[in-house]
Amino acid sequence: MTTRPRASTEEVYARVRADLLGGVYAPGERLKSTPLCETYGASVSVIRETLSRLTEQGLVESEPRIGFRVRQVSVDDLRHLTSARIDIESLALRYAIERGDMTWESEVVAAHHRMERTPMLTADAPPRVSDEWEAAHSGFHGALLDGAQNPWLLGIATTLRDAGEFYRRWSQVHEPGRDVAGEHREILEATLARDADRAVRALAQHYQHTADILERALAERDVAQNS
Amino acid sequence: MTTRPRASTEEVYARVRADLLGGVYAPGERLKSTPLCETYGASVSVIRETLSRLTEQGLVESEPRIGFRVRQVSVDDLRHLTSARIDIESLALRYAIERGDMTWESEVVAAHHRMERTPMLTADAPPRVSDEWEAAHSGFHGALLDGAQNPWLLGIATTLRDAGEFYRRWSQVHEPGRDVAGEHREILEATLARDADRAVRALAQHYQHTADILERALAERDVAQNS
DNA sequence: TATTCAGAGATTTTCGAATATCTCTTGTTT
DNA sequence: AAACAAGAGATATTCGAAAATCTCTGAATA
Repeated sequence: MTTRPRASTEEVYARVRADLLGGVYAPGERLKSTPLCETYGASVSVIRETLSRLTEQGLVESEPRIGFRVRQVSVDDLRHLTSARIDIESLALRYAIERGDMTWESEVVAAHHRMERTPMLTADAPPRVSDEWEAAHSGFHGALLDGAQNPWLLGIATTLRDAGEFYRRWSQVHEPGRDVAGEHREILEATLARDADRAVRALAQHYQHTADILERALAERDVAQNS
Repeated sequence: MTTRPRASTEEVYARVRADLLGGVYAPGERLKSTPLCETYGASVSVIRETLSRLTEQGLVESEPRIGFRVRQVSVDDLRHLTSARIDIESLALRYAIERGDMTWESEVVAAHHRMERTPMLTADAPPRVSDEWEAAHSGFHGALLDGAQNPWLLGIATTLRDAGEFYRRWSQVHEPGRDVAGEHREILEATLARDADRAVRALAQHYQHTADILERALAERDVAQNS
């Protein structure tokens, strides 16, 4: 959100994407070019190109001649997304476990360690999930799949992860009783043991659990909005 | 490749994409803005936005400050693509068979019929695979998956199909002995019988068969180029 | 001879103004 | 009162020129 003069498309793209994933813009919110130009210190063509690319990724929606808006969220969409994500990440994880070398293993362990050592919640009241932890979390799941070595599969997984992160960030929910660290540890152990079935089961449960919580939050919000 | 004045981004995008899939541009070929502006009768910003979007889809590659070029092809990439495609389309086909309704069934049958009734080869010498058949073929495979009803999955499948079509179009190979129609019929029958395992097996074999042929053509071309 | 450097030309990238389109308000007609 | 039409303002879209950057050539230097 910092305002700087002169910015290349690549940079603006990265910043808008980060802001989108960081929950700066609400789902469905219109993304008008003029304000965005000022915010990111770029001209209309740069903003337009950025939004085009993000549309292709599904983070932004475009109605030609009307404008761009942040992707809408809905329970249905979340279900579809979760299903696709579990299916595809499971595939990738299986390949990774089958083919991943030692470098990959080390990266996974390192990413896990980084996540464990990053405090999940901020000191704010009410506490929010910290940006650092979100990044480390994303990094861990990315590292898990990297062993699959199929750029197509990894690209797809990244797109889906981004969309998922958007849901997660937007509904800053936190389930007190949940043992997230334990879930991650289980995935890590099964992966290192090269036990694909167990790892995939743990991964699927992890995502499904998150999705269930998000779905509940989403339903509540819908009820609140309609009243 | 038709030259018309005044074109909206959406239209230019569709035309460039079609030309890319239609084999008008060679893999690795540079896509310079000035010639493209003239070809499509649009200004540089429109072209740029189009290429950006296609880059996001993997049909075009971009090196910032250097330019855009048509996606490179390689045996390795083809293998990755084929693997991802088989895995993901299999998933989608299973969902479609599980959940598809009668409308879906009818669409599948209709698309198959359309493909069967379209002549595969042109009257040229040497005969080429006709554009109409390619479109019908793509339509059939698309119809198969549509029953899955998961927009995320379908979007991904489309992206991968586009990339595959690019390979297919570019290396206009035709295996005389191959019974493509039979392969399609097998997929269709298994699908209508709601026999997921059999349908998925047939689909995977179909794609693998195509990929093997393409790979051979690609390897030959590489040898020819390096001499 | 190999390497470096300068500069011309080609190309990409960015910009902001000009144009086209949409949206909402207000007034008119039925 | 309802439906429609006109117009003002907001906004998206397109354009082509200006600026930044890259690439290639050929001469100067070690």
